[in-house]
Amino acid sequence: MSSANSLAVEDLGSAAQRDRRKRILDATIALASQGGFDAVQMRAVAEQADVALGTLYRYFPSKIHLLVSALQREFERTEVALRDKPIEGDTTAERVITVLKRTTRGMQSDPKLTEALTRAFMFADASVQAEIHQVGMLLTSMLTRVMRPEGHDEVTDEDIAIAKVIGDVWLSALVGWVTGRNSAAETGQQIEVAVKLLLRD
Amino acid sequence: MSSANSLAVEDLGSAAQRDRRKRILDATIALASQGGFDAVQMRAVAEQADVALGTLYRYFPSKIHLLVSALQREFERTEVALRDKPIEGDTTAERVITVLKRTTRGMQSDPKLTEALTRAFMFADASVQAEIHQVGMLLTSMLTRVMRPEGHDEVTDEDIAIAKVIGDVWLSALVGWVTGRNSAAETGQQIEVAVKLLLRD
DNA sequence: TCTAAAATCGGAACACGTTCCAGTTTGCCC
DNA sequence: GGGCAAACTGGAACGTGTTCCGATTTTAGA
Repeated sequence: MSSANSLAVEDLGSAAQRDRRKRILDATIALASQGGFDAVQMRAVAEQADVALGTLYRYFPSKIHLLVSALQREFERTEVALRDKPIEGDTTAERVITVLKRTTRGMQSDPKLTEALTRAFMFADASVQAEIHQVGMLLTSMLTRVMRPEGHDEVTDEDIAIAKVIGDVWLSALVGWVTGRNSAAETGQQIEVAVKLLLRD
Repeated sequence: MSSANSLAVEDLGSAAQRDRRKRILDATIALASQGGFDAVQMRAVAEQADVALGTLYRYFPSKIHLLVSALQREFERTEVALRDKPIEGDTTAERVITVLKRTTRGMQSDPKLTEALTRAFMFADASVQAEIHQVGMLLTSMLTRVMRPEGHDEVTDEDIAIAKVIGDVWLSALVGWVTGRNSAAETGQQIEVAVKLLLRD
């Protein structure tokens, strides 16, 4: 444990290590953004991040871990950016749809990157459980916050259940779009229909 | 076109070709059932099906195509088996939950096979669109039939929308289970909650 | 039955994820 | 500053999906 704070959930190590980790994730995002999942080749990432292949594997034990970690970082950024934006819309359904569509549009503006990250997410097995869980929680909390803005009613179990279902649909829609089975418009439709069904009150 | 019926959607070719195709899919299922996605190795499939590697690729242009085609065959079997079983349950929600849980249980009884097929399904890109679409239609029609048993009301657009959302949740749940993030019980729960939310009338 | 085209075979070859290793550098403690 | 353990480097090596090719077999048509 190199940090003085032994309770920290994430121990990022020395400054040099943090820097390497950042360079690796930056290279990952850059390559993914440019060429998608297939372009994120471990040798290429290592070269672009200026580390040896073995070092890359020391930081991230597989390509999937690497991409899911990148996803996590991006998602945290998105969530923070969204956190202090006012949420327009009167009804719950309207607000949720607005936020989801905005987020989806953001992802669709960088299709290759989205493809790479989504694919990795879908392919991740139990060994990536921690990172995946993190992302799932982030999404659910993002949705419940939109559903029950500050000051309003308590977040109920049903709210959480609904948020999870919406998350599932969003994921399916995203996969459909990423794999070229649905258009962007269809993806938006799919989410909108689900939200309206789930939040009709 | 080797068939006299030029309108046939599927042209399966000569008897020898049908036989090879069947042997390949049988080998795929056997290997998947025994060792999951990773065990379905193209050389192993070719050997077990007693065809050359090049021939395997002539029939199925990639491992993903191969597995999705296997999924399609299995799913058709399941759907036919389900078709003439009486659907117990009074309310729509009950019937849907019963059927989905039964199907899910069936898949969970062969975890490795389910893992292999689900992974392939999630990873499939646009080049497998046809097969994927086929499977999606099968699932949706299965669900709407359960929702609106023969003789009852017409199947509405809303029914179809609901069926699609349920399908999305089912897929997400399945992926969660397959990748070891959810237990079998949680998977059942997840589906039940979604169905109850969507079919509360 | 004969022949040309298509299909199949056996196997080499290539790409990329992953592992491994010997040598070098870095960071830390005395 | 010296010594030691951990981290890093460069690169070889291996497994599996995929491609390719020359030789052989099967199929279909005249």
